[in-house]
Amino acid sequence: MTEPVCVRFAPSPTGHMHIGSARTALYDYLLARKTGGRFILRIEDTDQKRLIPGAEQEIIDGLHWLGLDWDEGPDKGGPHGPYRQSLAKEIYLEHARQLIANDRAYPCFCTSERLAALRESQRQRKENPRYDGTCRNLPPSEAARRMAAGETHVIRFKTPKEGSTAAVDLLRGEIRVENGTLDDFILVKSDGLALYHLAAMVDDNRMGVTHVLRGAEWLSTLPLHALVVRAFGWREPVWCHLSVFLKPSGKGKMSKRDSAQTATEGHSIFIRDLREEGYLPEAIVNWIALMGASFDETEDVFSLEELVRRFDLKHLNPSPAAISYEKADHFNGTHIRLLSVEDLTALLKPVFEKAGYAADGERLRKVAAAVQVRIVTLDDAVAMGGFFFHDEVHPEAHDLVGKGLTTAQSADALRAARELLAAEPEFESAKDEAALRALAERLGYKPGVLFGMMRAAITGQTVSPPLFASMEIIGRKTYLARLEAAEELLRKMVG
RNA sequence: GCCCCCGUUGUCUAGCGGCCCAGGACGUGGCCCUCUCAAGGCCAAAACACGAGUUCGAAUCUCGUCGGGGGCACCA
Repeated sequence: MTEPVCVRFAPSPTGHMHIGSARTALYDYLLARKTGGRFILRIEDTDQKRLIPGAEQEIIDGLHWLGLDWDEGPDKGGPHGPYRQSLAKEIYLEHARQLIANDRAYPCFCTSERLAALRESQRQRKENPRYDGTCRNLPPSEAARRMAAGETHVIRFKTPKEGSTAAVDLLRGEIRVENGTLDDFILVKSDGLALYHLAAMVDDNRMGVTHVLRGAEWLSTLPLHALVVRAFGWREPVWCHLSVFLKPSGKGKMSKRDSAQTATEGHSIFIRDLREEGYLPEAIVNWIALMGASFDETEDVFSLEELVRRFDLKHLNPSPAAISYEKADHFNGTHIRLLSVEDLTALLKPVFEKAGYAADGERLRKVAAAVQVRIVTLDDAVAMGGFFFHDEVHPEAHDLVGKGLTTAQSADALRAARELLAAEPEFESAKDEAALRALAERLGYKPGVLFGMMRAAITGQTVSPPLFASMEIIGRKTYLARLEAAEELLRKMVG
């Protein structure tokens, strides 16, 4: 059995929570629960300019919706606070000072204008944009004097110029880079707030994080982070970089802009949209868990509990994965079918209400059962079963005309069916289906042709739950009325 | 441009030197079931990027090539 780990999910509240970060959080959760370890939620809000109001709450809501919970976080406290980086400014500053004292970092007084100009000229000379080291070798006394004088400055890491740095990624093995290609990256901004490179390392250490799960876009900065951790003399966490999610086309990383486009095309990468569209949290969990991983040779439908049982970082795949909405739909349909009718009924109630239908208990239960195997999202239930709650239905005239029949013949058939049903008490499919089939035969039509006309008349749709089950649900009075209305419509057309 | 990573069917993947003329799933096509649509069942097409090695033997190891992706901010 594995040792208990400590993991953290550390999103920055700068936008909607998407499936990429949801998957990172999921894996954090699975690893923590699997090993009996700790799962921390930490908000990385050091970039005050990019903050979006409400984003933090959306993250918390999204995680809860997915069924994930954590042991420590800004909302529930814990022994390692603060869990919001904007509140830990002093802590980072102290660590930065410590690095300066040890000659592993230095204050840099260059203005961002100068740096921008520097980058520009480097680009024109086709050189790699990099800090030129102007302040790197300032005499310590001068640096201290200028800092004390309150001169605006950032703090940079003193990256070694010789040799190479290697760090181990769990999924890929050793990642090694020449130190000469590394920059003297900034640790603390001129406003005194730390950047990710410092803040995350400090927090991971003070929170006792043993395993860092993060997106593969961090892979190229891994050596930097290893250097920072080592400069402090801390033990390194296990680094595990998760594969990036690619657009469905497989061309390029899923970005905010693309997501806006896919949203207009009916699919979104944002958790709250998926929720709004009628996706089940267990389906989304199942879907994202399997993007870039596999937990069984032949099975692929798993509950959260089952995922906890099976989870192992060894099952993760390092290569980029194109997201597939077809698969999301498949999992959603599968999980809807896995629901008990009671649970589906409860889930469908607000969906019908949102569509303007007052869906009552027993009737809704029957509708849920009728609709269960033929919806992909909860919202589909409205299109499939809305007619159960309408007062009237408005079928297309041409759908009321049986295949190969004239309008008059169709009206006659509808009347015959209505009269047959009117002679009976409440509809019983076992008995009345046979009668209707006999009627079709007597009329010389295939049963399906008659049923098709009746379906259009009663449901107003060409696609619906089974006709007879629908009739039982909707009731004698209603189906007789709709049959009659349909017949009238056809008579009017005949003239 | 520089640095890093990845490379099994259209897509997500299993595979970690012989069990593989490559398994599962989505999607696609066909059949069955059937009052429509689904669901379900059965079947089919579909892949080891390429080239050199290493080895008795390679999808599995090495190198190169070619593809793809990521990163190069006082963002995370």
